[in-house]
Amino acid sequence: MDVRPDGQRATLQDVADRAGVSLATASRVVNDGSRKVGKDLADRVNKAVAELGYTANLQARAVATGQSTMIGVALRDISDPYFSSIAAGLIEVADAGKLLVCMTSTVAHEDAEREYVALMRAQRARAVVLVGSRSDNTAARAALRAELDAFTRSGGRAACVGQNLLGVDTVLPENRAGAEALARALAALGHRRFAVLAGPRSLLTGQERTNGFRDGLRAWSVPLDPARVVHGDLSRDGGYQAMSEILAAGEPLPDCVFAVSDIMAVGALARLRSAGVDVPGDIALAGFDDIPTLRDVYPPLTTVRLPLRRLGEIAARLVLSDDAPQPRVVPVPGEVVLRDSTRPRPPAAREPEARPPATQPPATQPPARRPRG
Amino acid sequence: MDVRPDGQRATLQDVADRAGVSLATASRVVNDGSRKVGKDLADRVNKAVAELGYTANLQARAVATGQSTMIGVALRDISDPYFSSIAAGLIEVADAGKLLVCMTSTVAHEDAEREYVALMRAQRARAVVLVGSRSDNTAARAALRAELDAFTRSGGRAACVGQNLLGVDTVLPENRAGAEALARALAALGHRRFAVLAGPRSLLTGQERTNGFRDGLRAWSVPLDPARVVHGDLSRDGGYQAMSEILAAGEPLPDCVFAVSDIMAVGALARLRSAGVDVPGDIALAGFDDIPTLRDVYPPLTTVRLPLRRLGEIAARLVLSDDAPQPRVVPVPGEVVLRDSTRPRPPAAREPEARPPATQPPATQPPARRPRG
DNA sequence: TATTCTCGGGAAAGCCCTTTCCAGAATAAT
DNA sequence: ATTATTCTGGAAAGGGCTTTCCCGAGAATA
Repeated sequence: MDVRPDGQRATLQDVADRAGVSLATASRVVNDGSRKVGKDLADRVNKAVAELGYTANLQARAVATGQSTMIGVALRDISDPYFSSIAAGLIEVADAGKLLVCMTSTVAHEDAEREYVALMRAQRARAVVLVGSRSDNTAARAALRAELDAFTRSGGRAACVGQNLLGVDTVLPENRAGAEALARALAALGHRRFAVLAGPRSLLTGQERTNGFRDGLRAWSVPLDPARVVHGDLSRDGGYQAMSEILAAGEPLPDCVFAVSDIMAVGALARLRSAGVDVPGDIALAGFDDIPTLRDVYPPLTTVRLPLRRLGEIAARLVLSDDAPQPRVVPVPGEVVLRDSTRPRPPAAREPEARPPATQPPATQPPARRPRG
Repeated sequence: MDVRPDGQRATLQDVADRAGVSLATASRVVNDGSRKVGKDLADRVNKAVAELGYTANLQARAVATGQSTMIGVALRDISDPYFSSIAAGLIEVADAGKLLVCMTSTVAHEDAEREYVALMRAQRARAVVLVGSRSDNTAARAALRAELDAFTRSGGRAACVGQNLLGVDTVLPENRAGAEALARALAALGHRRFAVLAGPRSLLTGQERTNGFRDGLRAWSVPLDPARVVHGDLSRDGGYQAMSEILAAGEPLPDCVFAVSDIMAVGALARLRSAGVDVPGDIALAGFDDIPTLRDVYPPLTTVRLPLRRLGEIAARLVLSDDAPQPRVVPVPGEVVLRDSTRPRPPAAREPEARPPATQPPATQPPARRPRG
């Protein structure tokens, strides 16, 4: 194979020469299907291909045909299990469709997503998928929208996982509804004094989850003290730090802490443990996402399960289906999963004014289950 | 922008036409640097570029120049934090070098890696990185080597993270030495009866870690009962399952269980917990990798820390440096991290024949530290 | 037998760029 | 003033592929 004297890669012309056929014929054999080629000539071409170790140059093919097989994926942080799970779903579907997935981590700066879309436009990528919460930086968002617009206008497909703010196909995790259901479930367990570890101030996902949680409490007429909503990085250390602030605020401690992501919840758990506060004995703790890798932390974490792989799969499918040029939105509900980190609060400890919601009976809550004992 | 009547993407010829210059001049302006162009003409070209929203077709450029900016990465399972951490390191370095990272998950079948390398060859990728343990399927390995050979022979660079068996640049996590050091440390803590959750039978990383562990024990003249080495999938469920087998084998339980990966260890921990076996009270448990996401499991897991991000960074740098065409090997040591999951075994419980190694004093062990209190 | 169809093959135009080569102008050196 | 040296710009030849268009030969139809 690859017997060209100059050590260079064999070209289709080499194949054609060696087989004694024209370039056109060689091409037709290699892309078999486009048009028929006589058996004997085809055999000669295949022989030449094998002998030269020829592989078609996909870049050149893409230039010639004007269509690419690349799909670009930008996510905030590939090492975060939330994103890597979504990426896994995306890759699976894309691989099945014989597409090439290009990936970047946009941790760096706000503009990274826009730059990546521009790069994908230059690469003539078939599609681009943006994964992760939007921020409330509207200027950056406008720039991103413009870039996505240019991308789609030149024939590319675009989708995002997160908020529906970019004018493209969107997979929409129901952060607000999930957090609301969680709040109701926690209130139903008897918890009354809550704190929220809310993620970065500018990130919409954190805002949605916080607001949804507040709404859920409101249904039970349980207030959420704004002073007990502390912001922090959406990471283990962010959760640790935010929990520290709650502890530093002094007595009385909340009954229950809601961290807007499991990762933060784990950081909070570590902080509580180091302070000698027992979970769930002294304080209940809940997260969001149901990160698979964290299903075995102790105590098992109450959370809102999102089908992360599916988010990626859906996004990939949206972007690969060639129908429906107009932006579609696919909401994906979360499911409250009650585990041991939020045991029912013993009635003795409850405050007198606790009462179930009047307007909306608890029966409207999404089903809550306790998997894995 | 993009004002071409047919809605198609603007081409460099369009730019040249609109600016009233030749294609060559337009090209020179766009790739500024190759050759000087008069100020006025350059301005006209830039104006046309802006008006048309022109973006160079990178595929065509790659065909013309014969060099690509793509680097392919194949890893077993992107949703596994071990791999996603490595991927993060890779992406960071590649992004800094303005390279496009294409990624795939090769969970599916043994041949997936080979196919991906072939695909990268077809794409004329600049480099390819294979991340993950080799298996002992030598036939598949030979095929993979042949494909890598074809890839490098046609000018691509290749590297792998794992075993040095592919004849390409290799980042070599010191599985054996790490496991050996871990075994010594555990023996020094007083443990004598060990079990190993060894991962899939065919995966070399699991084999190396198991063998290294056995060696370490041998230094303390502690035997490892082959019946207590059970194989299982390199996953949470695999660890759970394997631990079940150990428990099913009946009394006496081992003092200490070594799972060849943290993920398996967590599964084992869940199994022990559900059986009412206390860790570390009744049994000690250790893992390998020191997955960041699992640093906060309870009890904190003794493990061998690998600098996962760095593995990816090193691999990326190997593949991007243009010197040294011959395959290089970069060994990366692990560091034993003793945490609470393996408390010292109380002397009362120790068996009489316990004794420190005669030939190699424990002082030769790598430094063991307990971070995070 | 004459006429129309396939059918298999090649020449060549195209895809969108880069880069070499060449020509003319402007500047420098003698 | 003449030659030699830059500079600038354009024409055109690539790069490696697909695909249209055309042509001759054999098959099918009348």
